[in-house]
Amino acid sequence: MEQDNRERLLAAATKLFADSGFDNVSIRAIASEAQANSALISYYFGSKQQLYDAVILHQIKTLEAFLSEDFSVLDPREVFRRHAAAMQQLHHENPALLKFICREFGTPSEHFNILIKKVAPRLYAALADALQRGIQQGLFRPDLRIRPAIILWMGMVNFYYLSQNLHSRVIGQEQADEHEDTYLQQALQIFLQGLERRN
Amino acid sequence: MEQDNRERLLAAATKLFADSGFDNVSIRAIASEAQANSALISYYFGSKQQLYDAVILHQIKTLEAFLSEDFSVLDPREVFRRHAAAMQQLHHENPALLKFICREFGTPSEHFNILIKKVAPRLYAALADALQRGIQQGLFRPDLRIRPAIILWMGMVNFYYLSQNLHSRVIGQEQADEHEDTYLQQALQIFLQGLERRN
DNA sequence: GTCTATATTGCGATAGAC
DNA sequence: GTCTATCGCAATATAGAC
Repeated sequence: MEQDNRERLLAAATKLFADSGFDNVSIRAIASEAQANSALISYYFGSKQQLYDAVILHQIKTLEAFLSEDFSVLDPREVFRRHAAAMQQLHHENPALLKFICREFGTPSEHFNILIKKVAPRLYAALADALQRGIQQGLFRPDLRIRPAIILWMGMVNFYYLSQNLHSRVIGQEQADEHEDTYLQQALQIFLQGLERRN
Repeated sequence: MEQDNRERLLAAATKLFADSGFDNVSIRAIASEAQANSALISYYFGSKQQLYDAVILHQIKTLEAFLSEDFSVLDPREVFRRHAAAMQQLHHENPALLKFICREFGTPSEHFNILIKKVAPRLYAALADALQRGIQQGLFRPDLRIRPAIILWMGMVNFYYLSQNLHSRVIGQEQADEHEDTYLQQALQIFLQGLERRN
């Protein structure tokens, strides 16, 4: 085969690891999915574990690209609107990402730690800055606790995607009119109205 | 050993499965943790898989106990306050539960499906009823979409626990003043104020 | 770079003594 | 009910031909 065996192995591993986790995927299954030989995994990546690491590192880059924006000049409410839109685009373009994050919640790998330490503090700082400016400008309630508010917001934005597999099982068939847009739009409405300073 | 080898195996399995998932735990490790012989797992439960099923079924009972309450007579806002309090107590008494739920988000097992189908629709119905009554009573905004609002609320309540392992890694050291109570109290404030009908 | 064939390891399950 | 010993299997990793 051609040289892009490496890329096809990485893509196949991303798909299979996302769906079934590290342990439920054999290197033979990955090679089969990539239509390559399983020995090439050792050849290109060293081991199955190092292949997984390569997958995680590739996800980091995708996530980082969404955090290069400078939020500090925007209206505080606009920061959350932009963040919601960015998350929507991110999940849409990269459906595997949240499956990895979700799985790593339970059993964090060393390389997931790298992801967390590189990416999350920047996002946290941007959102904390927006909240603080909003309080100073009299937009948000002055008794707001920054850290809980950010975790809350992350929960609102991410839980929808995190639990997507469950919706139909829990609630029954999808309803055509209640989709991603409705969800995120209402998340913004409720969160921003909930933050507002009262009279 | 005594007859309670069975119980000790179940407890050990719960702990180890919660921490590391099904595949990363060997029956030998479980037996070692329980200070029992690994052959007793087959004897009492039939197989490793059936032991896992027994663990999941045991978690269901804990969850079901929190849903026997009749919410239909309460003030709609009070329903969410009670639900938040119940979740807090549930997670506190049973820290392993969310680890299972989180892991099953990614790769749902057959027995997790049973849990979902038994428990979740009741909770969903109770919350949907509260929202609908709140709209009828003029408390909540009339344009509220029920299903997105419930997913939103579940995200606010659960994400804190779901992501607890990550907080210190993401944000730095714990701050003593920002704890569970602060978080849930603010979740309720923001959510309920966000639902309110304007003017 | 790619393949086949195999060395090695660790697991789940069970047979059978006590 | 509990133990030891072991069978059979599947998976990773690698040696070596091409």
